[in-house]
Amino acid sequence: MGKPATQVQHAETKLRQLILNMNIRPGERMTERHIEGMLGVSRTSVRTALLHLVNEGLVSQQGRGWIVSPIDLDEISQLCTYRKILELGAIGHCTPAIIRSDIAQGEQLLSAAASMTAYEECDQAGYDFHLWIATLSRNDFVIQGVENATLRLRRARWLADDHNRNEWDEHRAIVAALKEADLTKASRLTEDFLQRKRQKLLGVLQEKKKLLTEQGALFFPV
Amino acid sequence: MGKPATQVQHAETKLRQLILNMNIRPGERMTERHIEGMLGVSRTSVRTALLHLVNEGLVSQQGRGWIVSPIDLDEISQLCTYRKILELGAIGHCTPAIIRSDIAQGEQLLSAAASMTAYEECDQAGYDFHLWIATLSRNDFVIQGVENATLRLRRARWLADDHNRNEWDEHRAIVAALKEADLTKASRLTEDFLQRKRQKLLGVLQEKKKLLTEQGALFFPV
DNA sequence: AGCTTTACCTTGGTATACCAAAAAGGTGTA
DNA sequence: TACACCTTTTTGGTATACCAAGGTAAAGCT
Repeated sequence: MGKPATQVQHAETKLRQLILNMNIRPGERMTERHIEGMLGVSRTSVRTALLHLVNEGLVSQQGRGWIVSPIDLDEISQLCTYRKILELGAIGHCTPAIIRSDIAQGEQLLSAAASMTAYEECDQAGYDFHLWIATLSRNDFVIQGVENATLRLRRARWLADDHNRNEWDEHRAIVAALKEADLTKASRLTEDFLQRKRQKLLGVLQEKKKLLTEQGALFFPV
Repeated sequence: MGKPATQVQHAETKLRQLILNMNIRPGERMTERHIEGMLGVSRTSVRTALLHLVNEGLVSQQGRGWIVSPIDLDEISQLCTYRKILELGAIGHCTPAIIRSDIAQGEQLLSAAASMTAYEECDQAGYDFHLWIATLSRNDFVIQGVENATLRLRRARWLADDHNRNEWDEHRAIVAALKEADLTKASRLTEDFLQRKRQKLLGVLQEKKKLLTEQGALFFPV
């Protein structure tokens, strides 16, 4: 595995893990010195790692002090829209040649997902699929945007216990439409899918909101 | 004016200025210690400022060492596409209520632009207009994306000497279409406009490429 | 001279030291 | 008890010190 070339990267990946696995809860306060002691990395490195995580949206600065970014329903809603715009844009901008060269990889993702069972695996596979769609655009900024949005949504998906094994039928339909070079159909299917997924995600979280809030102060709109 | 609350911000804005004004040329190498001496800010702060500018795309790291991001025609092309996707998405997602509340500001931007003359002013006004469109989405990520794309394109626009005073006629048409709540028309106009602008930008740069490269090593694909 | 080798110096990466501001805690008074 | 005032501690922000890797130039060998 890609071990850390630098101390900053080490601290960064370690912290990202801790945050995504909810070992440090959303909204929780962190101090540079505590992390320094915990990871055995100098405060300088911890600091720049934290700054990186701020760009990724996993960490926020409230006044003086670092907090794990809280789960914000409004932000989630915006992220879903953002991702939808990017993925639809990617589909809309891809050429027959691109589809021809990428379709095999897409089908491979589909078949690989069939045998998935653990949550981690499923989530990763979903991530890969959305990234695959983004890649159709051949646009680094679109890809990075989808990547970042998916990352930011990850904790929320986990909270909502968003397994969705049946979503792969829809994925299959999207790939099929792309294979037939029917971009309109692929766009519509993707839009419907993302719309449904968004509403389900927000719905479940809204429902669990009180419970989750009591349970660990998971929500606050800053 | 908002003077720097912190040394990092000071170094960051100063460096951004120097890069955007081409006082430090694209591709030029920078050392942390040189900047430290130049700005009178400690290397620690300079360093984190540089990291910020890396996320903005104005600075890159090549191996060991910092360089001002070179002007890359392929990157420019991708940025134009990215911006197009976002702005069209913004228009596609805005509601009549949003248009009603924002249209006045849009018209104000148009009338203010009429009396512009200096390049700086025109560029800023164009920036504001695109940002206004992005704001129609009420989506922070879309807005930030357009913001970042516009920033990254700024030096290229300057190199291409992209005054385009007549582009404001097209802007006016877009606002008019929005006012009539004709989103389809507004989308089409915006797409045409951005497409034309992209081709002109790339065309001019392609034409000047040899000249610019000799003149100051402005291009290299890393 | 041409090539290799070695000493030195520059550079980014990291750790530590220092500071001021803000927060926390305690103390005295009304 | 409640509140204001002061002391102490904690915290992020910044500067400096240190290090190892990479590059450069000078010296030495053939």
